[in-house]
Amino acid sequence: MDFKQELVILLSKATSLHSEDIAIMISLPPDQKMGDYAFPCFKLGKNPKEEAEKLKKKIVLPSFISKVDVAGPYLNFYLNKPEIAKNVLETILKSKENYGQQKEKRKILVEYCGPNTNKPLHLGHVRNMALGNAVYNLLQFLGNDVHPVNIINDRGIHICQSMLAYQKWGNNKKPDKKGDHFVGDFYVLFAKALKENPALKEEAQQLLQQWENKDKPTHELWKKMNGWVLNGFAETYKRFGIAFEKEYFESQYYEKGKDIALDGLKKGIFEKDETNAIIAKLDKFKIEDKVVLRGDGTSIYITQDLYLAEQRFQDYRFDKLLYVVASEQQFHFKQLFAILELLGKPYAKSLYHLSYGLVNLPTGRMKSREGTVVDADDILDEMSALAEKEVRSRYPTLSEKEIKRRAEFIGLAAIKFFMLKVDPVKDIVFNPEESLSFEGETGPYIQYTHARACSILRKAPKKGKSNYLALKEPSEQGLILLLSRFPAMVQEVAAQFKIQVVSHYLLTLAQSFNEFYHSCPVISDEKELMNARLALVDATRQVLANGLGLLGIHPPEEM
RNA sequence: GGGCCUGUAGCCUAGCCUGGAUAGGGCACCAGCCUUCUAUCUCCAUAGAGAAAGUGAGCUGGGGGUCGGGGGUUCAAAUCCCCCCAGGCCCGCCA
Repeated sequence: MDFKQELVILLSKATSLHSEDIAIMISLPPDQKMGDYAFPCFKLGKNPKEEAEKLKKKIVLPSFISKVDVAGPYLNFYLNKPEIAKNVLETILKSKENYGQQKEKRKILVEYCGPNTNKPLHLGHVRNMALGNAVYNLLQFLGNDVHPVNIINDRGIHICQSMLAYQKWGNNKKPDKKGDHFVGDFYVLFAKALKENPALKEEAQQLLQQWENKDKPTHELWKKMNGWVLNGFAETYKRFGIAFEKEYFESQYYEKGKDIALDGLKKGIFEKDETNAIIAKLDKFKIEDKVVLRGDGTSIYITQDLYLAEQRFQDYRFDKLLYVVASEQQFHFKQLFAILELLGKPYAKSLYHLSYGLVNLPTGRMKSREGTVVDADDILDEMSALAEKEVRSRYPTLSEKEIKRRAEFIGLAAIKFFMLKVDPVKDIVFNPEESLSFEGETGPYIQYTHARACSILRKAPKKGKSNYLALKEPSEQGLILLLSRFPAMVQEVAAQFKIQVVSHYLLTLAQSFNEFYHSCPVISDEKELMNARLALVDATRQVLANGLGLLGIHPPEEM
């Protein structure tokens, strides 16, 4: 039962306000002692205190509310805790992993990651993958038909640069390390050599020309090296716990957007300028015009994106397409969406750029030319190694395999949670000391809380009747209330992809549970109280697991 | 020059959409709890066992705040509007 919604219905009957407005007005009192929901009465009349008194008299209390208090201009509602305890806990234990799920039915495409095949994934991709995967999980949890897709930037001058370096200094050798790192080394090598020998730039340009002319040896080298890189990426995806249903390769359609540009020109939607380039006029959208096809007939970045949007629509007939791409490209997407709207594409309004801020280092922005880029794999290794040290010192007798297994899921939780606890729009600084911590507001803290709950349940499984009326402690009631709010929280997040709200909810829930853990002994001789508390532990465990699931974090039974 | 975004204690962050009661958290710092180890005690006798549940990645308390600055709207502003300041990203017929 959604208590807030019930309260809205109650208040809409007692006042002349619209139920949507009431829903927004209802808030949480600053202190638990002041009730569970508050209704400000300022809008009811000139004297809100009097209005509150009047309203109080008008309301007939339903069974889930035990008391209504006037506190100045506020009307505070106290939930009937024993009544809701049974309702909430039984609902959770019955719904299990479905608790909080909704019944949306949209078909949604989520595009994320978008790597280049000339070097390994870096810290920015880690944020992207964490966010993309979380959004994917969230939308699916809401009941949608969600398809995760990737875009592989597998052609272009940067790719040819690694290829050129390999041709020159690779001695035709095979990778002696993870393929993406192996190829990435040649990219770095190229950048270094370029400083000594500026002519290399031209050579790489020629190689790109050969590639575009479908020169056979060049294509073979390209295929071989891309294969190595993609194998490397696949390993990282697997480790990170993500998978794509479909991968779109730039090389396969980078020339195909031309028809869209020409067609737009024919229909008079686009214009030609004096250099013969095709231009989309965007003053209607109050943004700068955009070239969609060069004067020489070759396509540019946005040309292929036009094609790709169309292709995706043909492939999926989606109701919504999310592009999880860094904030640097905000302007690009603005133009892209505007152009598609000009073209009258029915799906133009269904496109959404889920933008996220950059991941910087304490020393500033990561720059591949200066070699300050932090590789995704390295950071995963580092997190895992730190966690391993911790696990080993706590449980030295565990098998080597088990230590590694735990270290891995703890390390992953730490890095993912670090990326997901802040608002995506904000740039973040990856400060190793703080980011690698396992204490405080971290993924491992939440995992630990989950493991603790599991541990109690192992020790004393619930048997027989529960007396929910016995759950009288403030820490118990606070916990129950929090659990009851999970579905509403999920719904709120979904509207604007505010993933950080899930993270903060989980922190609050974990904190609330740990408080309960310290103040209430669960295992006792009072069987019916014990069973009620065990139900509370189990319900908390379930909600923690459901929430962690949204973030793509493993909820461990032991750690 | 223009567009978009951000600015909340020493540091990091929630809240801003949808204005409401003392601005939530975390890190660090201080004071505790508790855990581990040591010590100690009890049982037992030459070697052990125990000292109260459920994993201390935990819990409790404390100090620390011009919500970037100024103006406006309002009974009420961190939240809405305007101006300014600082920082970031973007403004290629690059991707």
